[in-house]
Amino acid sequence: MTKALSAIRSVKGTRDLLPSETPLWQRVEEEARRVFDAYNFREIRTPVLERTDLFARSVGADTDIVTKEMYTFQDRDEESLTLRPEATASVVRAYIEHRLFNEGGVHKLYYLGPMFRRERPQKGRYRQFYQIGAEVLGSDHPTIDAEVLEMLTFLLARLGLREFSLLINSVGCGKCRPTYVEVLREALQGVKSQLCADCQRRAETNPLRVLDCKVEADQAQIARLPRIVDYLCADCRKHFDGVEAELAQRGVAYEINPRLVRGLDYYTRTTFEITSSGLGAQNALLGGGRYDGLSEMLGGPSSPGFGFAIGQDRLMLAVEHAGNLKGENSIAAYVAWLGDGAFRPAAELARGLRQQGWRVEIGYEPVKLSKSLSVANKLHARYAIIIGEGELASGRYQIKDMGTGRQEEVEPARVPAYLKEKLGTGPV
RNA sequence: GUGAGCGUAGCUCAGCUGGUAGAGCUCCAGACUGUGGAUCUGGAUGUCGCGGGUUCGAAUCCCGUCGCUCACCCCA
Repeated sequence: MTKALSAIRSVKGTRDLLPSETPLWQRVEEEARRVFDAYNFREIRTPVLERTDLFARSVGADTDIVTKEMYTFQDRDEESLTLRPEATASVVRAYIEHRLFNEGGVHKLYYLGPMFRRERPQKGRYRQFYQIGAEVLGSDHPTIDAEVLEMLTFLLARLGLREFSLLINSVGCGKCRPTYVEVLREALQGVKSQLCADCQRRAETNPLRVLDCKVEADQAQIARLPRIVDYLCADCRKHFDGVEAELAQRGVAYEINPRLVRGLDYYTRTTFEITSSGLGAQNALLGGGRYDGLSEMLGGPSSPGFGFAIGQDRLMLAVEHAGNLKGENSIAAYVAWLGDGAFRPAAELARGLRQQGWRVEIGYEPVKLSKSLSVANKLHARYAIIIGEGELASGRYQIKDMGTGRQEEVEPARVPAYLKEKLGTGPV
């Protein structure tokens, strides 16, 4: 690594997920797919690259994401393209572009993949980060909100996570939110001088953000500010009550947090977030909400939607912290052969096992048996299959259980059946 | 974009108020020429992030620079 030419390194905020960690990522992704599938969500894959305008119009031209965090460039034909900072806009774009709404009913879609935001990296935050998300398009019924939240808590439970809290709120709609913002702005004028410098600034630029302040000294004042849930219009009120009732029916534990404000412009009514401990300052594991006006903002028909995005990088931190789920890093068998005559039969055995789906490794060079077993041990092999002159002569291979150290003799043809019996139905 | 901390072996780090590098782990080999994980013995690897300055002498002090980390902002 230390040569005259400095080695090229990965781009700031991006990282390599090495084989030591990908098994756990795969486990988490499998679990998510399984749960989404059970709730009848179908996968959608959209491009990583989109027209810049898509995000300006959906996420909001004045948001931090659009004003300073996007990876945007001019394509050769001078079109402005952007590496997606999130996927909801893309999913809705695809929904409109392919006229999925004409099929009637509700569309339940999920996705997973990398997103890009040019922020300063820190714990749980990267410039290329991964999201697992889902969207329900075509209905504004509160049951949808509740069902998705139920699904999320189920998924987290499946991942062995216990310490998390579901926070929900309603941010109203285009009718009632402006009224609230005015009320809030006025209330802030009265107490502004007692708040932190950041909040004094936010009181002018983005009053809703004050609610999200984490400065301890400000909390007392913030707690006394007007709450948006008290200013909802009749329709929004009814919707929020419906969500609450459904959550209660389903036994989903939640907490109303009137200060939960999401940063993307397209949210309406229900917003939510699940936080977890052990994630550093970025304690939001996932977030989402309703976006009933997004389709129209993107030039589609009026079509309500509800969705969420899980920060997979943060989810992985939480899963590791909980320690209840682990990735598979063992192999079923290591074929240890010794003596030139043993290689051919050993390779044949390995080929047979592999083609039946067993994860198998075999040494490529003649080495001492102790070395082979040492390698088998390092690879976390469940069994070592020993093939040498004696075994070839007797027609029975030694199969050593690497956990107990016990050995049995097994005829070559019976090895697959032996592994199946010992390791269960499926290949490792 | 702002702030703070840190950059010494593959990894985790030690190296006091300057005298030109060490430990543990890992790795390799052997003890044990057909039996791993334990133990013991031996061995390998560093432009001490980079550049400059102070000094007889710098890993150590100073300046700059790059990188990483954490936090702010904001979000997943």
